[in-house]
Amino acid sequence: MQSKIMTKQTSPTEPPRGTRSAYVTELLRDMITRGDLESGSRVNERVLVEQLKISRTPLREAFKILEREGLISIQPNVGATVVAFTMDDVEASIEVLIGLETIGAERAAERATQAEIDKVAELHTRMVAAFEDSDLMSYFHLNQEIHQNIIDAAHNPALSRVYAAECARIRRFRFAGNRDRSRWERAVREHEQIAEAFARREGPLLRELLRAHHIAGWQKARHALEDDRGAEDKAGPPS
Amino acid sequence: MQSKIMTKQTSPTEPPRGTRSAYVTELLRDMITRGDLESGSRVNERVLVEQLKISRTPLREAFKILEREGLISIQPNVGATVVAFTMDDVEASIEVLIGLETIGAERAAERATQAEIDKVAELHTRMVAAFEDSDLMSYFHLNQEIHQNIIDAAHNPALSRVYAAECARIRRFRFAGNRDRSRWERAVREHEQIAEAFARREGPLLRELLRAHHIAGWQKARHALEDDRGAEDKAGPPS
DNA sequence: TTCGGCAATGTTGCATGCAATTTGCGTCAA
DNA sequence: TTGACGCAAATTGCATGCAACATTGCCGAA
Repeated sequence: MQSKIMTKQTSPTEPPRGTRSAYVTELLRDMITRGDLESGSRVNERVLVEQLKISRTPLREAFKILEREGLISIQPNVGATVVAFTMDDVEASIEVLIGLETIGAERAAERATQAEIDKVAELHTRMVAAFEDSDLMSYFHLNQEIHQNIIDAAHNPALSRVYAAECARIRRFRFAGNRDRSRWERAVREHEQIAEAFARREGPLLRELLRAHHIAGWQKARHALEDDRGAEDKAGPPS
Repeated sequence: MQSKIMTKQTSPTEPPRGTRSAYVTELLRDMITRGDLESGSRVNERVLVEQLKISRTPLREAFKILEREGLISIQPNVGATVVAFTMDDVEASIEVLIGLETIGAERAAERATQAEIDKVAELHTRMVAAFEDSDLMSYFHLNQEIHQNIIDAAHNPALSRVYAAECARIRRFRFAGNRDRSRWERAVREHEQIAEAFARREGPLLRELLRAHHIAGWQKARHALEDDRGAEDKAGPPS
């Protein structure tokens, strides 16, 4: 348990920069995304206070934030639990993300600055490099960054905000998409087209490419996750 | 100031049902929506603690929640301010709402149960009654409820959640839309069509009606708000 | 007069203690 | 054996005190 947290820390002696509250919020978010805190499991204040070496006040503030983000659920006088997503919940979120990108893509094609287009092109180049290095972690982050950058190019702060929040909610379920090489290769090709359509400001095309990309990606991820879940059920008894 | 809060309370002796934290969150949200806390103004903890008769802990938790909702902004070690929206910010939010309803409308037309359709029809009837009574407040709430109910009929929890959150953010700017009677009448007619399209499950039509409805409503509201803002600037010196 | 530094005041961030509520367990009766 | 009841332990909700930080106003030097 302790070791899992230690692996997260960038330096052995953790420097809680900023407020404790913001620090612990981010830490918990990562712990949930990484699976250190399991879906559906209770989150005990005392345990976390001891692990993270902070007092209950900032921790409880973090709980409230994460509850609003949809990552945990708080029952008054009972406690917090990590929200357990069904596959349908994730699919619902992806449907929302697709909808948001649908608005975003057309606006971005209209309103993006050249600098923003160049930025996405650069991220894409780096992402391809990560792919060729088989660096899944870097690939994943660059992938997310590309999508967010396209959305941001729509110059709609509300859109950027909502999109980022919804991405964060389901981040933990999106690693599974590119586990087999063939899907991964296809995803890279799709991104190639996406980057080109964005560079050419072809809004409707960009929109449809993004939609297709998400649907294909999710289909793979869903199957992978369902296999995982099946394997888990066989491996350990349900608690 | 005190009096404004008193008008909000449903009973003279406030019964903070549930946790203090949830109670004060809702109270602050209402205070912001109603304009009791002005856009851009600092929000002092001590003042609110004395007004609301609660301690700083639940108040600060409420701040964190409202910050995540996008209603206030917290600068560490400085304090909280009510987020000041520009007209462009509101327009950006509405663009997002339109996008969300675009997804929602088609899904709702496919997936709605008869009970959900009946519910919207009933709300619509009540809304028309409120219109005929010139009960702007009831009208406004029923209006919101209709839109949310249509979205909910899409049976997509993520969508319902995001939509509700985004509505709450800009609620305070949407009163202004139906102030002149002609626009109000037109809005009711538009809602008539919307309710019919929903009842007939005509997804694409519903989608376009909703889009047109929002755009027309916002155009009016924007002008009304700009007039207000102009009047304010003349009335009082900018602080 | 204006600008920089400094003290005084006010405000926020956090830790901790206490009260209220829930949960777990043991006992007893049916 | 099962179910209900009641007490104890654990856990959460909240209030409050203290420390850290920011802001304001004042004073002196240029």
